[in-house]
Amino acid sequence: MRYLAENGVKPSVQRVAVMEYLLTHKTHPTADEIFSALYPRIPTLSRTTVYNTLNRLAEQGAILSLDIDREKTRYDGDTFFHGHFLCRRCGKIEDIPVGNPGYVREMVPAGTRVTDIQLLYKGLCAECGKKNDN
Amino acid sequence: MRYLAENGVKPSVQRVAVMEYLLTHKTHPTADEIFSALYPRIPTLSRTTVYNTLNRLAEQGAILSLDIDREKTRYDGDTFFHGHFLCRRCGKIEDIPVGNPGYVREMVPAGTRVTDIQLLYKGLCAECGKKNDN
DNA sequence: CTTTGTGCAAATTCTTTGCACCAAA
DNA sequence: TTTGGTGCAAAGAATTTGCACAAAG
Repeated sequence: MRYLAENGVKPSVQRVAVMEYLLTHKTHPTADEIFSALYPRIPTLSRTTVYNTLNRLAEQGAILSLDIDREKTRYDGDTFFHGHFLCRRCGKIEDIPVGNPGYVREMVPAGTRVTDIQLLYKGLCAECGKKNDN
Repeated sequence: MRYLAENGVKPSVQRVAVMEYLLTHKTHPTADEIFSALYPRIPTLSRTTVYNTLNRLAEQGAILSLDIDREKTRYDGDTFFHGHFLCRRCGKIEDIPVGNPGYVREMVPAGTRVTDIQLLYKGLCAECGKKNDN
């Protein structure tokens, strides 16, 4: 798979499957969700390998590791800069387009090397906002 | 303490101490750091109470709960909107001023209620960037 | 009295680590 | 044969929860 080789990660059945999953599912899945989705097709797969792979891919910049959900890391195969909204009620994550990503880099102190920028929003999504069942 | 009452949190020795700590320490401390700092002065203090208090204060908007550090939640007594930079090497968090916070609210979908926005930067701080000891 | 806060101990849960086995070059 | 990947089981660690006791009004 070229996506992997391009990012200095040697392909393997497991790694390709994880990367492929992230490229085809825009749901910002957790490591466990990815594991559960792939396990039926790759019955020998282990959570450890999924974690290893995700860490590796994120280090190489092939995917994004999102900190928006305190409980578990979410992953995103789309590395183009954009924001994320987390609904506190249903847990859904939505992409938030960002007009001009440039503003965001201007304010860091000289000498600082930035490798990762995240723009996070939390609150209630439109659907959950209408519901009244506290 | 007025900061607490203003935010609908009944004052208590423990709560005042936590809030006070956050207002006087701009280090974005963890729950455990706050606990360890206050414990000598309040020997009956428990971690549970610190966690309870921090959750309460954050819910009420009296303090910020930061997701920048995956391992543990950091807290900030300064609720004025600003970004945060985390050095991956030394772990320090620096405040990043933000020119125009407005841009940030413009892109959320209609109907979405946003209660929390975080602008996170990660990388190497100026000092750590110079060091060569891998 | 009744409601709310505190604190101990135990539980929960995501993620990492140690180690043995397997695969590829 | 040497290097790196995989996977199981166990460890690690931040945070939450259940529950009993204390405090406040």
